[in-house]
Amino acid sequence: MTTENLSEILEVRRDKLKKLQEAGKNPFEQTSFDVSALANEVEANFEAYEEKAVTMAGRIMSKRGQGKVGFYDLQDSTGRIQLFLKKDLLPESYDEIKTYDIGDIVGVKGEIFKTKMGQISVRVSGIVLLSKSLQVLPEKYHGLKDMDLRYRQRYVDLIVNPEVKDVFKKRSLIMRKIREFYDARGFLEVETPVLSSIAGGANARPFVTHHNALDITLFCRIALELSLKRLIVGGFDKVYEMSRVFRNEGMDATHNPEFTLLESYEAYANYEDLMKMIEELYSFLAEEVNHSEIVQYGDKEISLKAPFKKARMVDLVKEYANVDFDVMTDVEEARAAAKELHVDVEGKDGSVGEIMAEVFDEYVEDKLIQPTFVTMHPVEISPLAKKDPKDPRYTERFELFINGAECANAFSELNDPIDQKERFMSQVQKKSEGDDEAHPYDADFINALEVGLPPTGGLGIGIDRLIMLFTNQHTIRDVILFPTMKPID
RNA sequence: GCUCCCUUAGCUCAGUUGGCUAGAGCACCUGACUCUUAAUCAGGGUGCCCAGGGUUCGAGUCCCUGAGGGAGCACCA
Repeated sequence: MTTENLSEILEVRRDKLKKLQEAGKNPFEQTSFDVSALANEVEANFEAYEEKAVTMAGRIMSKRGQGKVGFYDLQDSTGRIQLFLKKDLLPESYDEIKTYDIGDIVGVKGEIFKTKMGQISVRVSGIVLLSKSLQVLPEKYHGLKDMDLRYRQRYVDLIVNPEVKDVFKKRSLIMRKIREFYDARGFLEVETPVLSSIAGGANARPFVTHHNALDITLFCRIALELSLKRLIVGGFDKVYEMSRVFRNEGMDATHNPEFTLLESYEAYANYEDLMKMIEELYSFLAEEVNHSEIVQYGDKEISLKAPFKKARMVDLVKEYANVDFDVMTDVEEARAAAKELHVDVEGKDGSVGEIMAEVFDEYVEDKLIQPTFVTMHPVEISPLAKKDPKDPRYTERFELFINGAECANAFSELNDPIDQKERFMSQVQKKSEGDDEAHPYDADFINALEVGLPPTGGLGIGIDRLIMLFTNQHTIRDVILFPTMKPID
């Protein structure tokens, strides 16, 4: 053991461990323990368990009594149960048991019963220390509040703040249900590369890394899009992937550098089919996860009842900002309109569509509380979407907004290789003008489109934000087990 | 990247206009207690006041710089 400078409270624990080890009872030598019952099952089915012998294991969370009878709370993966420890029943080990600390992991055998006060308990006839805790757990009453510590030591957070565990159980359930939804519709779940030499499919700065053997730069993916569309070209007509992507950008309550993205692609479907599918997905999740069409989010009630509201972006801008970009053909006119609205478009290169999108962000986005499909995005900000045949300024695209935040993005996929090539070129132009989030040119993707992509509808959903909505959490860090943190030192 | 706020015991927090040896509850240690449950009773503070400078007779407190975190803004979906 190193000569650490430990506070007295920690020294005490190490001394206890040392004494156990000297007595030949090293708690870290235990390799297994047979568990026959879980805390919440016993609580839910007390009559069935009453006076039955059980073995249980978990962490000591509190201690009461101590004379010749003690009450310890044991916490296992499902909940807590009280241990009833009586010297008469444990004549050999009672004095040693008294030295066990909050945080220690023990295995017990005994029978289930109710104390005089009616508390369901295990009348312990045997106990073994399975692991000694050398750290002190946070206080039982206030728990662990310090956000920094909660994220850095999530394991402690999970031990002492049980509601945190519930969020992540629900996260798991939601992801399982999403897979169930897609599987039932005949979609194939696939895995595509995280590392590639071109990070495309979205406008974002990628993380850069290096492959030693090949001596090449590789990027962590920022989207799943281009790989999945290649699979549609290859003849998988319905594919989805729900996995991690990485974007080298700022962090805040709704952005973590790595997050989970769901994308799905369906051949022979267009963006209107996708709206229907997203409505069905949200309804399905609301039912399966929360058993209600109404989601309570903070002080807002959000109805996930289909159909969702639909509106063209240009119409929403007209409604909320009182400017009709639909009739504008001149960039300067659009720029002047934006200036009037105090929307900063300086430095943005000009197109009516881009300026309208800026105004949309400023004036409309946070007003869309109830689920709203915003449709017909300008072609300039949608380099992978098919143009609306009736009005080529816009695309067959929509974003779903809930509670003022983008929850899904979908479009009829651009499958014209000539058009795609032109749009890539215009992105390359932007990149050369200093926009380091412009989409890179992907020659092989053009080749794939030349081979032939059927008419396809594709959608993306940020899973972490979806989970925030369904679990009523207000920062993305609370739905990610280990959010990105700056290292100390 | 910018602005504001936070950082004191293992945890949750007090700490006055700068003043003597740094405070509470939980946890912990010693002792009592054979049905407790925020157990109780008696005794005991166990501390790099985030770090480094500075002002001062004297700094947890005031000033500067830095670190980490939070909120907002910017950027971003």
